[in-house]
Amino acid sequence: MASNTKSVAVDHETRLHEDDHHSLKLWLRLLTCSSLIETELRSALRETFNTTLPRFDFLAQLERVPDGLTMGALSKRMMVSGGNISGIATQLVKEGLVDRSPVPDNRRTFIVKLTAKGKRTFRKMAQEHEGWVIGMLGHLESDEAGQLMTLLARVKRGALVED
Amino acid sequence: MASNTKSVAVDHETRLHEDDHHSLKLWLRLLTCSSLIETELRSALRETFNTTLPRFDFLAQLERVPDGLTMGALSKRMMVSGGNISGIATQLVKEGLVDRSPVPDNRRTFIVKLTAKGKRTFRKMAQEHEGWVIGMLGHLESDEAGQLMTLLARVKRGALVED
DNA sequence: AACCTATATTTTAAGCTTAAAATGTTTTCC
DNA sequence: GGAAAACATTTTAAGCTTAAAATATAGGTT
Repeated sequence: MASNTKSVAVDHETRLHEDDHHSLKLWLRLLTCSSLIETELRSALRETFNTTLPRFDFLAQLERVPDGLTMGALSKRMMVSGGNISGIATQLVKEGLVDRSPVPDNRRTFIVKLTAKGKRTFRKMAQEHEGWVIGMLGHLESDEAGQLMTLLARVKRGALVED
Repeated sequence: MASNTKSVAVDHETRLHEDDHHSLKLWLRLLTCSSLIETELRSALRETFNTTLPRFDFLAQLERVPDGLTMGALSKRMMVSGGNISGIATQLVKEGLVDRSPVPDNRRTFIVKLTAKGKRTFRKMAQEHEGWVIGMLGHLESDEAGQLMTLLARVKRGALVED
């Protein structure tokens, strides 16, 4: 008799013991949700636009800031290392989606902004992207979504102060 | 006048427009929470035990299954690719924390399980790990944590069916 | 000016992750 | 029994990610 023949949910939470702390359960469920959505978005972006999540995120951060952002600001917003931003920027510049130029008053800093092509490209991707997200989260009732936003805001604050 | 001099929360959500859909906001907040916790755990594991999150997760999945798991089952539970599991297993076997052995009745499959050393090592790490998680999520009231678990269960179901 | 410290970014090395191809095994079906 | 399909795992190549080192610039102190 083979195991795992039924379509049971199989994920991070399977590692829990009966008496594990609630915080641990919460974290693993959070991780499962996040992983599910992230994996789906990643594969949809690749199949539909032949791009990656970090590249999409990079463009998304830039899209609403017409004057552009410094590498450092982007690094903070995207919550990834500076070296990472450097590499992605180099790619996107090569693809003509992003412009990286020095600023006159500080020769250390660079400002990246979307090119016209970058704006066009991103807008197409963003529309599909939002559809995918709604497909996964849109089933929540409005009040459920509101509660979840509030609770996650508390999680966010709590996780931030512990650093 | 420099920007970002105040300690404002800077994260994924900064990319939102005023009129973006609630689902998008929800997804970005979920991602922010998950990233914050993951980054903290990753760095704590590295500093304290010189190990990584995937290696810890691998051991955690095995710890509660004394008979071990096949590579494929582990891949599903950890929600990562089979090739990934292969690589991590190879490392952990080399470090003596995990045993990977063939099963008699099916020469394709391998079963991995913790060695005695693996069990000892994991238990030490798990205790610290739980402390870190509680440090980030333990500030939630019991009823808040319960609501969050329920809502995330709905998210999980909704994200699963859309595949 | 010389020195020290802080800042901004890039480079490097190592490890993680994935999709796809490769390998070997088992099952299905004719 | 034999061909074809499905399965379990490993390998490979490419890209992502990080921490730490390197590079270069700026600001502050004496």
